[in-house]
Amino acid sequence: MKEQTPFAEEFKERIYHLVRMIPRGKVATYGQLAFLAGFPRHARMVGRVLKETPRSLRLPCHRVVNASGRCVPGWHDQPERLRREHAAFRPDGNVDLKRSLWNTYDECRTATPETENNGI
DNA sequence: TGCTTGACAGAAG
DNA sequence: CCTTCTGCCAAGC
Repeated sequence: MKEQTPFAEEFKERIYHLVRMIPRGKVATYGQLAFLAGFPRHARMVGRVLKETPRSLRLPCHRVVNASGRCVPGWHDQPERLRREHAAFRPDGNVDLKRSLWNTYDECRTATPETENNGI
């Protein structure tokens, strides 16, 4: 059992909680999660936490990509999982953040007819 | 105690 | 689109 600093303990729990909230077919960025967790400058720590997340927790961590929409280098199952839940991809293989980024802003307000026109 | 490492972000060229 | 650079900061050595 590895000792955890108070920071790591608190930060981890917050990140786990947030990742569990990402809707199917949507993705969040490391910086976004860091911001929502209350540590806007800890984007890199988010990556560290997720990398060491036990599979047993069954977190949908495949829904976390970098600010460019790029998936984790080497984790070839991630893009497949995202496609399976209908996340939008761009020709270059990155997630289309314009359409699939988890929007934590609009979710806090009543639907606006203005933005009802689906893309494309 | 200090230097190196990242599943990062963002700007610049 | 890519590369390079700076800023970031806990963890590891």
